Amino acid sequence: MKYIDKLRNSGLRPTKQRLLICEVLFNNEKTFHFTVNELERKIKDKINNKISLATIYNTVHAFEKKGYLKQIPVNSNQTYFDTNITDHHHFYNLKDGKLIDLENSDVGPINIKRKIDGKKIKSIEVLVKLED
Amino acid sequence: MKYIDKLRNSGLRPTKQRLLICEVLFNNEKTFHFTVNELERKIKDKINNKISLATIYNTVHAFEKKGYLKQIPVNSNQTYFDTNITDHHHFYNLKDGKLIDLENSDVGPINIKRKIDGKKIKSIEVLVKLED
DNA sequence: ACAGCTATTTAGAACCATTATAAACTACAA
DNA sequence: TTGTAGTTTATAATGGTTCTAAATAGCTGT
Repeated sequence: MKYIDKLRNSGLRPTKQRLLICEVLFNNEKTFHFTVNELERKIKDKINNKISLATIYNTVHAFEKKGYLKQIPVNSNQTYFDTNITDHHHFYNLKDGKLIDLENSDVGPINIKRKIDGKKIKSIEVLVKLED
Repeated sequence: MKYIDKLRNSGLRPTKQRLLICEVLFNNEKTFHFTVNELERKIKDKINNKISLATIYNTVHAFEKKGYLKQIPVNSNQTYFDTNITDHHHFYNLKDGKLIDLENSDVGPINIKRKIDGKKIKSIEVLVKLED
């Protein structure tokens, strides 16, 4: 199966639940943004027997740690995740809380001129807030 | 008094509580980042009689709406605010969750090439995550 | 200064996303 | 097949934030 090796190679056992979540998250034409609640709904739509909410949280966090998902830095009462793990940025529509991908090429190179001793840059994320 | 007019001009009544919170937030050499919990502690340190947590939340949100504070887009279980309301960005130290200001001049101009119909850009915020 | 009105404060309850718990289950190596 | 460590699960607990409704305080007109 498509995702069994991916999981095994990450040291994650390919359980039924994880494989199903992989299907929902990664077997799509396009990447997308989601909250855990939205993901839970998607999973319920896909199957009849449900996956425990705790498992969904565990899996999402495991996948994030392995780099298969990214958290999006936005102030919201819920945490937003992104299946697009390439370097990119986001529009954030303040009116409805929706996120839109901004390709790196739409932003141009960002040059951080200041350095912090003993630290290295892990990521640079731009959030562009939109209003009417 | 220093902050009475500021509040009145914003349509906010200059109550004892709001004036005290102004002192704590705005009467400093340097701007700073804070969570509501940290602000509550600062207020307690400053006076003996306490301000209700609900009032602190109300006030922080009122100040944010008026543009006297900014929320910082970071994924954390608490909301971070900034008394520095100029255009600027942040380093985010993943190890300890601390934020460091990045002046606009340290980042250089950011040119968002893509437009969204009917929307205008309210702010552009860059978060630079740091690791060891 | 006072009355009356509305904004504000307050303690505590409610809310709700997330995390912890601990028992049942399962993948997998030996 | 069997032991064991990893995983799932329902449910409880946690904790930041918001809500509620009653008490209080600022403000305007008289």
